[in-house]
Amino acid sequence: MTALSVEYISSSNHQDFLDAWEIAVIDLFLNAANSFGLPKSYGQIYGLLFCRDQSLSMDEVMKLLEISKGSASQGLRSLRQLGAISSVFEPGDRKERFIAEIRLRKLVGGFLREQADPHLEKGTARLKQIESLLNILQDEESHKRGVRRHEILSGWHRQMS
Amino acid sequence: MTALSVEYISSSNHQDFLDAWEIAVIDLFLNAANSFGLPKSYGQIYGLLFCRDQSLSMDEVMKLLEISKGSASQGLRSLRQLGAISSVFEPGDRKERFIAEIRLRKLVGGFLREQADPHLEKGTARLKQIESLLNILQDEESHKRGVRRHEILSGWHRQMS
DNA sequence: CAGTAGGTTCAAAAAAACTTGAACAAATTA
DNA sequence: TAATTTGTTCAAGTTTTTTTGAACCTACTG
Repeated sequence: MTALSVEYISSSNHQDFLDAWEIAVIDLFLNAANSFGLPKSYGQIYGLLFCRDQSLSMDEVMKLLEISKGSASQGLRSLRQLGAISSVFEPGDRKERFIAEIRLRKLVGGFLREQADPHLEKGTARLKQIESLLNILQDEESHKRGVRRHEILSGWHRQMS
Repeated sequence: MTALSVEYISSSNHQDFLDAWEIAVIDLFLNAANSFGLPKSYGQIYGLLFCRDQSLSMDEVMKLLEISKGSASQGLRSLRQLGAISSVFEPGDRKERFIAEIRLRKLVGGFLREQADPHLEKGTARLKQIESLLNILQDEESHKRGVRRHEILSGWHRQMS
């Protein structure tokens, strides 16, 4: 099988090195990921797929970015879960291959769904907790103050949903 | 001076301990800060000020939250820079005192101004860099691909501004 | 069925981020 | 001017997050 696959790989139009501009793009996404609170490797992986027309396998991602199997596996899985990349199976190939989602709306949407939504839900729970703590409270002044704050937070919570 | 100041502090209506509901609110902001990519101590400080009607000094913040001088100093400075808190000087008092900005619009606006804006500017620079790398490039195919990607990124950049 | 390719997991190592506290200013005050 | 108050800075310590790589699955393939 080796001979065939080598021929297949070498005959495919995947570039097995990074152009200078690709390195710059990857670095751009690395920094972006960072400031969105995502691991840098996620940014690199997305950036690489963003650059390519062809889908890439986990193996190719590992080699091109010089990252470990673990990082590649976890990064690809999480990015797919965020909707930032999707996977395809070329017929007759057991490998899973990946491509970047390029539509900004989908990217942002997926990110918000995964990150903001859970926070809003936890927020609801927190507000209830604060409410119950207020009911226990004896001190009149503090209680009034707490109720005002609770109202403000509830207002914010509404506006964000 | 000591006697006077002790009397002043004890006669002021600052609570020198945290109510249970305040602890819950502070924790809420701690988590929020965390998921906005800000240090947890910033969240705690903002949360504390958010709870209080009275302005607080750095000293009071340190003691109530049991954080170090360094954290308090840096946290208060950064939060003010973000527009999340503002400082007041009570007449006849050398200490700087702080209060929380409660208007959601101002909070979000300040955050975006400080966080997103710099990224957009860096983005402009990055795009130029990528462009220049593309001009150097010889390979025709890769060049075309790079130009397409540059266009996509430019489009995104425009949409975000 | 043994061997191999493709992928996942997770404990330990490495890197990054945050906090602390002591040293240092600046500005009052005695 | 010496002592004190208020606040900043930053190197070192601590904690948290991320990455690595070896062990481990699972599904093919010969």
